[in-house]
Order: sequence, then C-alpha cells, then structure tokens
Amino acid sequence: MSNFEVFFDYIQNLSRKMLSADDKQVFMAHLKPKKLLKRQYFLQEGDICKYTGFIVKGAAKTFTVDEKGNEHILKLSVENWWLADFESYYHLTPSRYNIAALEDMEILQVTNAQVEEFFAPIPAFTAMQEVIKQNYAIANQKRVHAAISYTAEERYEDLINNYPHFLKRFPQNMIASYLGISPETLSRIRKNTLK
Amino acid sequence: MSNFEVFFDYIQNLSRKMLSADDKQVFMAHLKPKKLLKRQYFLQEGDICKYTGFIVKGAAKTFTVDEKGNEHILKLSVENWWLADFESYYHLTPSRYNIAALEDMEILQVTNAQVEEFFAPIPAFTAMQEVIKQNYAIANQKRVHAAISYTAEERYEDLINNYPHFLKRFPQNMIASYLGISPETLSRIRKNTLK
DNA sequence: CGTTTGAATTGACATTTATCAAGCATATTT
DNA sequence: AAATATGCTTGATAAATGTCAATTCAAACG
Repeated sequence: MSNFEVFFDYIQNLSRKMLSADDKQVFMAHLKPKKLLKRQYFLQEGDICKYTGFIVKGAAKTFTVDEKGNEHILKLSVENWWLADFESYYHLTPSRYNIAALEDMEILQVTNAQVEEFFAPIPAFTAMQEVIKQNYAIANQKRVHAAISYTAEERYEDLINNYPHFLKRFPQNMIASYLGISPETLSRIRKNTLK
Repeated sequence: MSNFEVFFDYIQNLSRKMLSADDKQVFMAHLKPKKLLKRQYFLQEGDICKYTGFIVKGAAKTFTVDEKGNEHILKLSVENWWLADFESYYHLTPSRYNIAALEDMEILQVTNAQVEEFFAPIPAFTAMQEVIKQNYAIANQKRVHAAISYTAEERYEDLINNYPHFLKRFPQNMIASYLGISPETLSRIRKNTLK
C-alpha cells in the first residue's frame, strides 16, 4: 500500500464523507512525502510549527528540556497520527516544544497555508479534522485526570491498559518521562507489580 | 443584556461567520434557559451527558471522588464556557465525572440531538465548535505539560499567571484539588512565596 | 571480535508531598 | 445571637518520589 493509500484509508475511517478522485488528486498534489532519520528534528522549541505531517511510518516524541537538562515527553506519536504542535500550528505562535524522530520515519507533509487553501474545502478532510481535535481534547482530558488523581503506579497501570503497544515500542525511560516520573521510580514500580 | 444576547456575543467573538436573524431564532427556539442552584448537579458519574449548557452566569466544577472519599477537580468552568463532559457528550458513553454548580447558575441548555439537528447547519455555530475543541485541546495539552514537568509550586505559579481570576473566585482547597495537591501543601506554598 | 554506548536495576539517601490532628477564623444557618 | 459548618493554617510524622552513584547487561559499532 502506497503512502497515499494509507492516508486515504485513514481519512475514510474517521469521516463518513467520501473522498472523490478529484479530492485525492488535491492531496497528492500538496502532501509532500518526506523521510526523517532517527534523531532528526521536525520542530525546534521557539520555532513556529508551519508544517504538519501525517505519519505513515515511524514514531516521534514531543518534549521539552528543563533547566536541569531533564527531558519531559509530552506526547509520543506513531503511525496514523499527525506530527505537529497544535498550539503553535493553529495559533502561529512560537512552540514551547521540540519534536524529534525516534525511528526513521515517513511522513506526508503540508503547510498550514496549503491546508487552508486546498484541503479546507474538502468535506471529508474538515470532518476528519474535527474528529482529531475532539479526540485529542478528550485524550488530554483523561491524562490531566490521571495526573491530578492517580499515583505513579496507577498512571503506569493506566498506560498499560490504554496504550500497551507503547510499552513494547519505546524504552522504559521514555515511558517514565511520559508518565512524569523518574526512570528509577518506574523500574521499582515494575519490580513491585511483578509479584 | 439578555441571556441570549450574551450567547450571540460569545459566538460572534469566536467565529467570523455572521449570525442571521433566522439563526438567532433557531437558537432561541432550542436553547432552554435554566437555573441551577449552588451544589446542584448538572451531571452524575455514570450517566451519559446528553445536555450541554452555555454558562451565562455562575461557575461549576467537574470532579471525581476516589475510594478514599477525596475529591479531584478536573475542571472549573465559568461564564462563557460550556458545561459538559465532552467525552461523554460526543461519544455518548457513561461519564466518569460529576459536574456540580459552585454558585447559583444560569445556563442555556440543549441536547446533543438538538445541536445535531438544528445548530449543525449554522456556519457560525460549527466554526465556534471547532474553535472551542481546539482551545480545549490546547489548554489540556498545557496542563499535561505542567503536570509532568513542574513541581507543585511551579504549577501554582502557572495558575496565577494563566487564570488569576480563579484564585479570587474559588476557595483554596478547590484550587489545590485542581492543581492535584493537598490543601495543606498549597497553604504552605503560599506561605513560602509570600517572602 | 572486542569496544563502546545506552538502558535498566539497585542501594543509600534527600526532598517533596501527603496525612493526621488540632486550633482558629469566618461564613452560614437557625 | 447562638450554633454549626467550612475553610485555612500549623506542627508532627509518614509515605511517595527524586537524586546520585555504582553495577550489570545488552545492543550498536567500528
């Protein structure tokens, strides 16, 4: 399956509106296939996120580095998600976050100006956009709830239930950062829950 | 200014599309003015959130109660926001949260079925909906970032900067719950930062 | 094939935050 | 006005989590 076929499938899964052959041409004309190497940056803190990229293959982290040099992973993104800092992308403000590839990646990249001009008129696309905004809002709401209500151990169990594939795919120290705890604490939690 | 005028102002602030006189009639026909007394529940954990309400006056909390009886406040909602659990409202699944009035409230209430049937065709309304989903997603993203990266004290300072009016309006123990810390810890943080 | 690098684990200890209990002030109810 | 509930503060202590350092292990690399 080609990159674009993956994308068309994705969009049809999230939206009831059908994509016409013309619509597909529009996407193929403006979505630019791009490769990112492991460790390559998609976005640097302070820059405006002018591009968004549909992830066909690979994974990335959205993160900050604090004054002590510690990394905090806000988001882990995998196939069939979008690579972007929504805040910067929609508000056109400098981003607080970095985005970097964790594996070699293939994405379909487009600028927000192109989206507005060429994709906005496509009903299936706007419907998809609404769904992803909605789902992202809900996912973050759940994560806020977990953060203010759960212990570190409960948040880890939550992750096991909701994103089990993350555990197989990403090293433990990244999972710890994503959960907002130190790698040592996560290691000890795992040791305890084995029993 | 009448309840509806407040609402029309709100919608025109968030959307470029103009509301016609007919549009306004549609809203007035289906948005039902309702009063909630302080402590009254708008939504109970386990119920499906079939209604949403535009807050004309008053404030509410969205919260859970854990097995120890501790309350965790996920969200504090005030004028010109919507009263609802988005997750339950959009997915039609039982809600994990309770929503209760913190003050006597006036809201404009509507069912999601009515929204779909009568409001969805109004461009200014759908544009507004996109904006609020987007803003809610971004606000929650920021809160997740704060939760995983900041200490309790830093989260409190963050709140002072971003929602100073919350501090005047809500008691300190609710603020603490919203920040995910105990009331005693917040009291001590305030004592220390006075210096 | 050996070397190097990064991740995970473990122990000792420090720090942050929670918990429990008491006292005080203030608001609310009757 | 008295009685009651509620919120805030403070101290003593406990529990959770972080930090630092050392070690092991395995993957990655030349």
